[in-house]
Amino acid sequence: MKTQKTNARIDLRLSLIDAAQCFHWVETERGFGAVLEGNGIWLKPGMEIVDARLRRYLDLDRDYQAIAREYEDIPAAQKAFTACPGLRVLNQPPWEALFSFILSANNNVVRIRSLVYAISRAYGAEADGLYGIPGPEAVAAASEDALRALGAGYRAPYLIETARAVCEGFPLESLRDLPYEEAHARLTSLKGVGDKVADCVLLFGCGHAEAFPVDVWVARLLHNWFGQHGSRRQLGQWARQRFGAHGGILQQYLFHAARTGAVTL
DNA sequence: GCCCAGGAGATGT
DNA sequence: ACATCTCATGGG
Repeated sequence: MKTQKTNARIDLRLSLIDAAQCFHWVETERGFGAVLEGNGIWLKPGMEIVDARLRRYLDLDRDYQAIAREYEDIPAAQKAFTACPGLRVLNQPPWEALFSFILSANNNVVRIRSLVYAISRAYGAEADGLYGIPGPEAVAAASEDALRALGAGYRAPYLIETARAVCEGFPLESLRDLPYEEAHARLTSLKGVGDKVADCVLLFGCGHAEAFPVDVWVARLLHNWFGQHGSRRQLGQWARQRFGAHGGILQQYLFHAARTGAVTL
């Protein structure tokens, strides 16, 4: 059956937990859980996924083999695609990606995850034993001291100020319809959003597959595997030029392959 | 104690 | 446009 074959192509733990595209999914004996559009969702490996919105969230209807073929002349890319079967680049709500990656700045994955959980438990809506990421209204109404007390640190005022901008009409939902450069420029006008966070929001939350986030790992692998050097901004410009419309998807495979040591730096 | 973590803002040049 | 410093916080 067609759907079963398609479902076999996602690795839930890899895509929802280990890849660090999002920080709010949990894994328990019930499976992989998160709140999606107000509803608690529990997924188990191998289960048939027919809901159109969920299929889109999990990017199940994109042909990843075709994307791997676009980069068949790049040995490191082929190794990364081979090393990470079932890795999919999520299509998250833009606010959730923005919320998560503002908190990710100069932070580590374990702390980001516990921080997203703490703020969600305090300000988000509960559904089926899970806490959703609070909406911009709830975050805008929070106090800086309260978010600091939950561990947000110096990111607390950034998160609040950006939440207020979204409440006051920042066109978050229309970023996917803008050209990459313009959408990126809009995002970096927000507090707590630099080049890297903007690219994560565009890639994971706005359908901009050409966005190529450059963090410490990606800067390192661009140097070691592609002979590139320079500032993060220069590396990002080179990568977008070199890798094109699906560079961000390639980036996720390279990032995860480097971070796990599946492909040695 | 130091260094790092999926960086960004402010400042000075 | 580029370099440097500071910003919370927990873990190695």
